[in-house]
Amino acid sequence: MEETDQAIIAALTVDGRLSYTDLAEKVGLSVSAVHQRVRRLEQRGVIKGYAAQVSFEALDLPLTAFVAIRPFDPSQPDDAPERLAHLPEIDSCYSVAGEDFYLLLLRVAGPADLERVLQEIRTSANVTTRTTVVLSTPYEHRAPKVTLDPANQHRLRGVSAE
Amino acid sequence: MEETDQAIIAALTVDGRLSYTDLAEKVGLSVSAVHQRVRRLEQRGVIKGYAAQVSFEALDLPLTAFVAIRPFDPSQPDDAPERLAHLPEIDSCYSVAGEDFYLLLLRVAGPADLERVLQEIRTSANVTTRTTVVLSTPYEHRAPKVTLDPANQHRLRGVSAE
DNA sequence: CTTGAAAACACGACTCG
DNA sequence: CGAGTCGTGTTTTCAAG
Repeated sequence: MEETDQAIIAALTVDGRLSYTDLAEKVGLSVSAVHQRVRRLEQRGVIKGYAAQVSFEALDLPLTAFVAIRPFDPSQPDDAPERLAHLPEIDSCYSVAGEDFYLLLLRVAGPADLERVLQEIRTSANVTTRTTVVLSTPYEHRAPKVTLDPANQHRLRGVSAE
Repeated sequence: MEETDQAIIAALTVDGRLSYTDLAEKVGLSVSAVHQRVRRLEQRGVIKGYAAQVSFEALDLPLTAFVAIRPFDPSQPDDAPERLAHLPEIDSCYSVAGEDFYLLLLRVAGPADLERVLQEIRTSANVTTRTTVVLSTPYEHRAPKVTLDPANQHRLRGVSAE
């Protein structure tokens, strides 16, 4: 039961375009049964969606950088994420514990583009920045260890998504 | 031309399971024309693949953390990424400029799990760790600004993927 | 969860600018 | 050479058991 859902999720994280036919064969179930389970996983929010994985190099965004930010004036309201959301170069924004307030992940075209985006970040959110340039990426976005334990089912009770 | 490919990529990064019929309608082209373009984008490596986006909370991995590592003994060969690859809790590994050697992105079940993984990282790669816990994630993995400029086409010449 | 059947889709061959 | 049409095999999707 649980094990089948795990197998489905594991397969779809590797290849999100698998047909239900192939998926059924992979997990040893009928096509409709698999279809039902996938729909339930989607509705419960376990599967949030499907996305094409694009090469950032091909998109002319070969430079990745982490930018730690903290407010220039900590007494003012902290709405940095909203203020920065309009910058398409920001891939992710994490609120973090530690010395910094947020950690941003940037994808830019090169050093000049990085400089421009950093200036926009500083002026848009009134923050100071500390940048860490990524030299290479040994691996990224690996498939997680899939474990749908019963305890987790409780947490999802009544939570609807989609 | 270029613009159509950009529209295709933008659409597929948002919904990777779009049918060619829907995709054709979205970009204003015939079905087979879109089909051809998608296949070319896949073969050129612009589209690297498709993946289901899974909720880490639903997978019982609600805690995200960044771990900066540097070797305990910098004179020894640096093969940390390979030594750490067996840990499924490591989502990504970035080689970075700056004080640290690598930046890891972890997805774990909770503080106890984090402690265990940190110990495994230290012993597996003989490194010291500096951990930044993520408190919340305002946004993550946003769709990049898509621009397939001609200059980029040259870089892809002769590069085959898939 | 399975079966089965209808609609939609994928994907090649073919034709037209 | 890229775009559109056609036709067949596959896949999706729903209803019933």
